[in-house]
Amino acid sequence: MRLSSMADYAVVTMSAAARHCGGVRVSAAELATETGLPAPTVQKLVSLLTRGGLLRSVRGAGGGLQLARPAAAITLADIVEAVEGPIALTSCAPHGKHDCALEHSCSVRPHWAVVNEAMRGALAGVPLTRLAQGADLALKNKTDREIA
Amino acid sequence: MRLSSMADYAVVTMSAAARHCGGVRVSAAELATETGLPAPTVQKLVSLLTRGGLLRSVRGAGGGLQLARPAAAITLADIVEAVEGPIALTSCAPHGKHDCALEHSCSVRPHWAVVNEAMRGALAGVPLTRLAQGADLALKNKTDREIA
DNA sequence: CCTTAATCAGACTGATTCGTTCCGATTTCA
DNA sequence: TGAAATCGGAACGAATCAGTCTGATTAAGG
Repeated sequence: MRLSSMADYAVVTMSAAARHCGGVRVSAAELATETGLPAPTVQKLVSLLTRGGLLRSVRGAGGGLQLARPAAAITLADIVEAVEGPIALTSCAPHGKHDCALEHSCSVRPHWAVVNEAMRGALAGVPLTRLAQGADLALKNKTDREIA
Repeated sequence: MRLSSMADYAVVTMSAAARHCGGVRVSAAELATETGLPAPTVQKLVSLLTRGGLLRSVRGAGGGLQLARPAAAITLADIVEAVEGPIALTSCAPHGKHDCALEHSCSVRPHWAVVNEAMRGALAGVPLTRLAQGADLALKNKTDREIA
């Protein structure tokens, strides 16, 4: 019931990338210094996010990253799905895994789909623009003095 | 973003216990045979559920378990909270953990509270009565196997 | 056209948490 | 009083996750 640290960091990274909407290309190292996260971790995150279709990567010297879509079209659900796979509370829902010992007589399985949809809706209701807005407020008030 | 197996099994166990609403006392071993789960696992589950205040345990020979409250007053949120602790996607939300490297300049933290509340609402909207009802339907019809 | 340099992408290692199992303390019935 | 059956907590093993490293790819510069 608690998402992984990688997903949490991914949200922070995407929020930092959204701030560079004007700058066409942003390097992963730059995002690492801004967010304060370890550089290798950010590299792995941008790899997953690019593979998920949220970021567009430009390789080579002077390359970098940019949002594949407008920030308003990216939601929390997209980020979480890109890092942790499909949003499903149980592993039996997606394609009928037979790992469950209850097999066919599972009584609660029909209800998981409803809960999953409600949960995805809650995440999809928060666009990246709102998170970036919060970032601006935080940076405006606190004035980043501790990046270390 | 996917709850633990223990929480999943706890829901199944509670659903099975709700079916014995007429029977005052149900043993953990009986629940294990009904659900098909390992007996020690069910023992640990009932321990957690009793500690969480959802089940009332009666020790001694001929003892057993029974619901501490009516099935209508127990929701998915209660079960998940009893097994996995408070429902929070991030560990920083509840009481300001300082483990996060971002510390106080975290931009997305203010928004997690809203998402957490929405998620808890989605879980709280499913009472145990509906799950027990689904159990009856599943045993009676067993038609809908493919929901995805 | 070649070299250089900077970038992303995938594979490996270590650690933490989760799931499972076992044994002891407690309580009631015969 | 004896004994059986129950819950409760503690220990072991396995799996997943977080973090790190090295290699392949690409664009710019000489």
